[in-house]
Parts: sequence; structure tokens; C-alpha cells
Amino acid sequence: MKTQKELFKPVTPRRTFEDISEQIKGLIYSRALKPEDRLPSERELAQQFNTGRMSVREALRMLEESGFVSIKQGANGGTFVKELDETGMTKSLTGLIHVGNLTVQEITEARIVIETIILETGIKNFTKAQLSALESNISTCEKFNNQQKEREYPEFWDEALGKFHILIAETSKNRLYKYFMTSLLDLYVKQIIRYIPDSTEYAKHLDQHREIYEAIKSKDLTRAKKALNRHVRSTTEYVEKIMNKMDK
Amino acid sequence: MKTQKELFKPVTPRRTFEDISEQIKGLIYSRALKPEDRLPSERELAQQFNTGRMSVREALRMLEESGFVSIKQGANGGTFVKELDETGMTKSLTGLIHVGNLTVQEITEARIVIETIILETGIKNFTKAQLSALESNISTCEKFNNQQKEREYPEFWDEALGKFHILIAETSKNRLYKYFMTSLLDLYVKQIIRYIPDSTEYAKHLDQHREIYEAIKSKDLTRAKKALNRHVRSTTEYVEKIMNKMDK
DNA sequence: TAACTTTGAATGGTAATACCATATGACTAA
DNA sequence: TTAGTCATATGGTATTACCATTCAAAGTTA
Repeated sequence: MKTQKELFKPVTPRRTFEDISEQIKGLIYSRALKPEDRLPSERELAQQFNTGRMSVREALRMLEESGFVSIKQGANGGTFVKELDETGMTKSLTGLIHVGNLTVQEITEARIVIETIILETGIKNFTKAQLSALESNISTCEKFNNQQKEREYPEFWDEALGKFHILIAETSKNRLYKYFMTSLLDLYVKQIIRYIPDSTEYAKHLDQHREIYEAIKSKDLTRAKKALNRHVRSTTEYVEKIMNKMDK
Repeated sequence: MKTQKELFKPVTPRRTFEDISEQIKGLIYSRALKPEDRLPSERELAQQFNTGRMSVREALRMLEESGFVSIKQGANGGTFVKELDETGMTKSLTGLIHVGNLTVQEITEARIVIETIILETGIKNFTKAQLSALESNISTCEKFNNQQKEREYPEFWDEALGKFHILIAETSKNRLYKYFMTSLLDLYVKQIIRYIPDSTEYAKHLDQHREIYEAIKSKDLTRAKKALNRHVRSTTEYVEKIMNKMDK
């Protein structure tokens, strides 16, 4: 028989701000607070919780950090409930990469797996709207690439590198894939965006996209998988080359 | 030609505590601060950053929330750098589930995919040590299940449900899979742990584990995949049944 | 001497207050 | 009408004081 001691779990002493944070999180989970809703001001909250304003602020800081609320200053500002999305996941992955507990290679491998699965389970079910969205994404990017002026804007890189793959991920019924893909691409883009590749490099990237697109359009799974694999590996090589440069 | 205005990106006004948080995070990223290292006390930090203690505390709250540091009170306490692991990811997924932006089904599907990939790429490379770890995990669980007294402790469920799959995930060279698997299992366990299933249900669970194990041992990929798929689906059904009960 | 108790100091946790910074909208004057 | 000004609400920062927890060293007792 175990001693009585082992029957009880250790209790972490409840800190006030944690309590507050949990309460608010609970209200969000139970939909008592919905996205866009505005919370009372910090001073009011402090009164209602019967605590100091600091504890409230620390609680809000936690909620903000994990993406449950966003905070605006000024009149008509305040704390607003936010729709929870994949940013939390992105942050986690970014951290893991930075401290060296994860590499770009590992992420890329997972990315191939997921995108492949998406195609395997859904290549037959692409709607016309989805196909034309892919098509228009590619052609928009190509048009941009031919206009020197426009190429200066890094935002448009985001468009090219990310949106295409996200469009593919969105065809899956599994939202987790979309979250995951969005997170991963965000990591890629954050690395690449400081370097504006030359027009040739960019064109190559787009050609690969088009290749994938054509395969999907003709519902040729084998070809699509091959093209996808090539594309992701080539992009990864490029990202790694850039990252090595940055280390020096 | 675009107006000059569009040349500049919007600047989010830097909040003091964000600055502090970024600085510390940067030191962790650059390995100037390593896990287990102790940061100066809040009061000292405030002095060094030339700010108030509150800003420091809010910064620490952010770092704590995202898993970069842990904080202990009392003499010899303070702020300690923590090894970054998958807890951040787990938190994100938990949040997404609770607000309804993700379901157990979606997670389960992804889980099958990943575990399958792990087997596909690595079933031939299981070492003897890894195999016997699986074996001993199963037999330990079985032993527990036959001792009524022990079955009371929910912790041991954790052992049964999670460890087996984590052992499999750990055989992969891709740490992302392990992180992901650990996160997902954590979600399952957090749901199940309140309900202690009857001995029969538990035995069934273990039998499935053993089936998977045998297939891996004999390096029969097809059989392993089938067994795995069956097992995960059966577990999911069970979890869903429980969750429905809880809703009522 | 060994075991227990007390106490002091370091550190995080909470509170109250005052004031700064920012954003919005109403008001005012040209 | 338009441009500018100001009042106000809200978050952001700083200061100060005190509470709560923990650990270790000093002291005390058997």
C-alpha cells in the first residue's frame, strides 16, 4: 500500500493573475465572450475581480501572448477577444527553430508529407473555383515579376511563395493541415522576405508552381507528387543557402 | 507610380515590456542565455533595463507563457531559462479545439498520417533497444491492469495511452513528429484521464498495442499500418463517446 | 552530537497611486 | 466646409510599500 502522501497531487499555488487569465479564457471557451467582443477596461476589471490593476494587466499579457485577445490603446480602445488562429503554432515552431530544437529540413520533410496527403485524398475533388484560384495566383505573380517597379515590394513575395500552397491546403477538409501549412510557410517567408531574389530565381519558382498546377488540373497524382517534391526541395535548398549567408 | 506613403511599412509602437521580452528572447536564441541559467532578480533587471519593475514583470509573463522561462518564488528562486519543448504547440492546439476551430476527428486523421509515415520510413530500422522498450511498456501496463489497487491512479493511464506511441515517434529522426505526437496525445490523455475505463476496455487497448508491436517486430509494414489504423480509430471513438457524455 | 526550531534575507506576488501616451470624437474657429 | 483644438477614455509606465514563499544559516534543545 502506498503511503497516504502519494494520494495527493502537488498543488501549484494559484497566482492571482493566473486565476484571472483562466476565468477569461473560460468565458471565451464557453462562448460567453465571442470574437470582437470588448472586455471592460483594465480599471473596471480590477474592481470586478477585486484585485489590483497589475494582476489584471499580467493576466491580459498572457492572454495576448497566446492569441486570445488583442489590445488597443486610446479612446474606444481596450481589450478585444480575437478569433484564435494558427499564430500560436507559428510562434512555437519559430521558437523551436531558433533554439535549435528543430531544423528547416525537418519542417520541410513534414511539409512534403502533408501536402502529399492533401493531394492524395483530394486531387479528384478540386472544384473549378479552386483550380482557377490557383491559376490566377500564378498568373498574377508572373505579371508582377515582369514589372521591375513592383518587384521592390517584398509583400508580393509572400503572395507568390505562400498563397499557392495555402490554396492547396485549403482544399482539404482538415483545418489542421491549413493551420500547419500556414505556419510553415510563414517561417519560410520570414526568412526569404529580406532577400529579394532575382527575376530568374523567381521565375523558376513560378514555373514549378505551374507544373504542379497542371498536374492537379489533369488529375495526375503521380506527376503532381513528383512536381511537388521537386519544388519543395528546391525551395528548401534556397532557404538554407540564404540562412547560411546570414550566419556569416 | 505609387505614392510615397506606400513605401513605408506601418510601425507598431514599441511597448517597453515587449522590448524587454524581445531582448531576453534574443539572448536565449543566441545562446548567451542557456537552459537552467538564472536571470537577475526582477528588481535588478528593472535597474539594468532602466525601467520600472512592472514592465519587467509583464515581459517575464510573456516569456513564461510561451515557455521560454520558468519562475520560482522564494530565496534562491527567480527566473530560469527553460529548454523549449512542445508545450507551446500543445497549448495552441488545446485552444483551437476548445473554441471549436479544430475537432478531435481532424487531429486523429493527422495522427494516423504521421504515425504511418514514421512506420513507413523507419519500420526496418527499429533497434533492439527500441523494440524491448515497446515490449516492456506493454507488459508493465498489463501488470498494472491486473492490480485493482493500482488502477485507481490516473497517472498510469498516461503511461498506457501515451508512452507507447511516443516511443514509436521517437524512432523517427524528425523531431517535429515527436513534438506533434506528444502534443496530440496530451490532448487525448487530458480528456480521458478523468474517466478511468473499466478493466476490459483497458485490456482491449493494450491488445491493440501488442498487435502493432508484433507487426513492427516482424517488420510487416502492411499489417502494422492496418493495426495502427484500427487502434487509433477505436481510441477516437471512445474519446468522442466520453466527450459527448461530458456535454450533457 | 543530532535533530529540531527560529529567524533573516532574498525573491516573486499584490496593491495603490500618480502620471504619461495615444486615439477618438466633439467642439470651435477660420 | 474645413482645419485645427481640446476633452476624455483607455492602455502604458513608474514608484513605493508591503505581503508570501522559500531556503539556509544560526541557534536551541534533547
